[in-house]
Amino acid sequence: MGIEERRKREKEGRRSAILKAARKLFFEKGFKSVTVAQIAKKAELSKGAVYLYFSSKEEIYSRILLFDIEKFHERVSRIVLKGESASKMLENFAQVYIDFFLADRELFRILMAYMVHTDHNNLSEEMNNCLIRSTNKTIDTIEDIIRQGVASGEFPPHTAVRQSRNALWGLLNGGISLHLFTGKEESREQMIRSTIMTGLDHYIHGLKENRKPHILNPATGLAG
Amino acid sequence: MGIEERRKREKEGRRSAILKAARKLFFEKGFKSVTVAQIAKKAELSKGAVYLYFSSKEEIYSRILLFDIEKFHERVSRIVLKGESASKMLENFAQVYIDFFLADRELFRILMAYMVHTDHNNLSEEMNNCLIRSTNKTIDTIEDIIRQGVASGEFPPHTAVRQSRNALWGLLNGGISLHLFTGKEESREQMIRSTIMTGLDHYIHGLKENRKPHILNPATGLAG
DNA sequence: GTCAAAGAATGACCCTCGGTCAGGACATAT
DNA sequence: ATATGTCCTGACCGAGGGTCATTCTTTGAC
Repeated sequence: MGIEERRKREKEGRRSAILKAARKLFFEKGFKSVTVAQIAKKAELSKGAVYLYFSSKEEIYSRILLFDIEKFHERVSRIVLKGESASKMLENFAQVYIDFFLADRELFRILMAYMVHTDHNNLSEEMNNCLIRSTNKTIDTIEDIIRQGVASGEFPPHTAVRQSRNALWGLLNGGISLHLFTGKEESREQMIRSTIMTGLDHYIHGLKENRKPHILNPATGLAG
Repeated sequence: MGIEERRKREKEGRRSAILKAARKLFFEKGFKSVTVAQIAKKAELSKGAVYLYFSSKEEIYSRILLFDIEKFHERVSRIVLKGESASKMLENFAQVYIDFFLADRELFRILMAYMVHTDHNNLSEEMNNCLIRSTNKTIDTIEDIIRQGVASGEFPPHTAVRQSRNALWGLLNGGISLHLFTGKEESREQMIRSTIMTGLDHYIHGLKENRKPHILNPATGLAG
């Protein structure tokens, strides 16, 4: 019976080799610039073999992203929920978020690009849904924390959970994406951290102060 | 002398025809799915002719985006600066931003994708810079408004202009990008508007309340 | 009207690259 | 030794971006 197991191990090994090679190349040169032949060569396989393990170039890419997102969620769930208050948890969450993506700008850029992209022609419905669901976990976590805050009385009972969640998510992502468009210098990192944490602080302060969400006049689209 | 001018006009006409055809196709099917042959056909030209007017498929795309960004800035500068206070101007700005991009989700998605993308292989340095500069105008506008607020005493003198600018930009973009990942229903639009306007309100409130920006401890990365 | 020069447009062609598949190499089983 | 898998290979295909020799059109001098 050892033979079959060895085979399985070897197969898994090849799979990993492909992913490892692909990851390096993708993060170095971007999706489009990397050819499957290059991936194959780096993994010491033929092009055909790559297609024994993955059904398309895009699938390889997606698997890598999925892996990283999961890694992120794992880290979040380990750290975030130790806060003694909802505010503290949000702060922790932001901290983890920032740490994670500042450590790997490229990953954030890629995830963002992926989410925003429309051309997922070669990706199975299932794989696509998987990625979407995984991405949404981030948003759901924020929502959970806010809900806890409302439940514990830290945030007012009429808090607009969805809206707050959305705004905070925007704050986080916006802050980090800004990092992409400015220089790479170390000093920027402090700026980004500070931007997001200040924004968060302002927002939470607003929440606690019981400021009602804007209700917009549907006719004019203006607050009123 | 009329001949040369007529030629110029005709050339300009062809150019426009290509852009118009390309715009329709790109927004319908996405960058990758559209072929240059399709653009040529729709513009009633041969493929070769398209390359007389543009140097690459990517350049066509970029021209279209550039045009739209400029249109956006025009609208912003016309409306935003009529606010009687910095807060009001920020609100106006957000309103224009939301209107513009909710009216054309696809445009926002495309711009975002473009900014985040790394594979601009076929684009001239100059064209790329042009797009970056144009995109940055949005951020600069926010900064201007905040500066005015500080100058007029509406915001406290030690306001961290860059940070606030970044956070607000993040809030705006994050809010709208969220819209991309949720459904298309009308009702969502109100949600997005409300999310952003509330976030803005909270943030401005925080600003006015004189809350100092977080200074982060470089060692721990935590506020302190 | 004729014709040469300039300008504009064409589409056959080239090349790269994602993806396929007939066939080979090697291990295992009998 | 032979049969049966399993795994891998690389020549091949088709799609699509980009090129360029050729052809068509316009123009203005004679």
